[in-house]
Amino acid sequence: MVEDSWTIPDVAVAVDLAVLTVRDEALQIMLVERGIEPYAGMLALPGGFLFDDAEDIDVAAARELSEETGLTPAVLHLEQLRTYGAPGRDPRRRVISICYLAFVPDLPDPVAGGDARRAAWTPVKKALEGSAEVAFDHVRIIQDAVERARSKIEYTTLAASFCPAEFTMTDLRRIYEIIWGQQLDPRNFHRKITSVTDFLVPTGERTTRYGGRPAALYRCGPATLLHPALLRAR
Amino acid sequence: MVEDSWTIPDVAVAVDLAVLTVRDEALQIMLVERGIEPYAGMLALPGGFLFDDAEDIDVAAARELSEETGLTPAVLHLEQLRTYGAPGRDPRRRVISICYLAFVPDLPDPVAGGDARRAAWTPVKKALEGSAEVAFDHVRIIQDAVERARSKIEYTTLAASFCPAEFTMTDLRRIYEIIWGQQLDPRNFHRKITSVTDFLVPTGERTTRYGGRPAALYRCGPATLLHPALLRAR
DNA sequence: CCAAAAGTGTTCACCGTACACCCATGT
DNA sequence: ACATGGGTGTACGGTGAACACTTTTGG
Repeated sequence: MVEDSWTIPDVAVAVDLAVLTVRDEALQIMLVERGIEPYAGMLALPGGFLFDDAEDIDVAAARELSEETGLTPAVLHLEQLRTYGAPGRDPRRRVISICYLAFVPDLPDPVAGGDARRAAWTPVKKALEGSAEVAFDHVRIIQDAVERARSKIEYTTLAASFCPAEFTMTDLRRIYEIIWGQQLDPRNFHRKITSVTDFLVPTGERTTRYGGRPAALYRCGPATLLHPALLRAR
Repeated sequence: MVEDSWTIPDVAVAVDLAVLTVRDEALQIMLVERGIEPYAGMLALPGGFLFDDAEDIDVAAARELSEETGLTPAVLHLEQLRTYGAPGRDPRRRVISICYLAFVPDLPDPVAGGDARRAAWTPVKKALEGSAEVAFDHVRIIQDAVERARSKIEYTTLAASFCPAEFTMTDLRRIYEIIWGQQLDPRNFHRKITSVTDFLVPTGERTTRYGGRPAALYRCGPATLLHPALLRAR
């Protein structure tokens, strides 16, 4: 860190969120419709400029997430993704955007923001293939978020943060299949997951919602890392 | 991104570097001695406030790296590490620091900075164990940098960026051993590395600098990812 | 009874580890 | 000759992929 503070230009710092969920058999991302120029009417990541001069950026991200989802941030997974600072990414002025990645379960309600803005789920496929109009450099950010999610669930238990409190082995497998875009063998998947100590804790309950033999229900255990890792085919 | 630009507080944006090298059988990090308060006389990561209003943050980091090392940034590995923005991390004012991680070979000369500041190599062990006085929250940043380096060389060819242009298999193995802090079997290491296509290209030359049978010299090939990964023991 | 989903057991190929062994140099 | 480091061959144990097979429900 250098001492020439006299050269500091006028830079705005924003905290943006890439909130992912699995919904309707697809990986979806939370986007808000912009009300004003630039990019009015287009979709953008939820977020805002750094609010309080004494607020930690991690805390600011958690607050935003809570506002947008209506959920308490404690239970949700939130991690810093990357910072984007290309000049011209916002046509109004220089904006440095610190982006966070969050995984949330399929929420019962599509969520109305804490303030009046509308937040809605958009399939990642639509956002990336251009059939949804995405503002700023947010397509690039969504790409990075998805890639991070894909690799993160390989070696952590975070796939379970896309599931409700109780879920079946098949629920969890579907999460993997949807995020990775590939089929997994249900039998080998079952064995691999149960071999990870403290990942899934059986509740004793069973459900028969998919027809066929009833499946055991699980809750998340204390494990956070997958040993051994569950690798996707490349 | 939200529209209420009227709440933007006065925030300074810094770009800092965690430059790692392997030198004297140890992982070392480039630190500069601070000339002024706060933390005058203590060591800190090289870096500076965002210089040019039209300069990309990635470019700013590359420029800093070039200034500090005297090397052209093109050949060096440089990636964004994380952004640190806790309030109070700089006692003077709110500073958001975007940190970059660089891997450089053991430079012939300990490097005098582009401007007059002195940059020097400090063993990471000293910086982390407190026998070197490190300013701000930079100990935490160094921890993150080292952990990133340790895991990065597991699945990429980046360990070679710590080596000079031509190197032996043993040179490369020493890099791994020093960064991971564990011994590796030279014979299995040799076979694993040579089995990765396009990683190492033999120059045809041999060296006998360590005594014993002369070792083949290699250059880096075009490969960037290790398939299969080279995992450290845990 | 049959379909469908859950869950178990078994086979087989491959990969990492450990280590015996041979090669090529300096002294 | 022998010490030193470079490099190859091989045996063995563990893991992942594939898949046959059994279990438990609904229709």
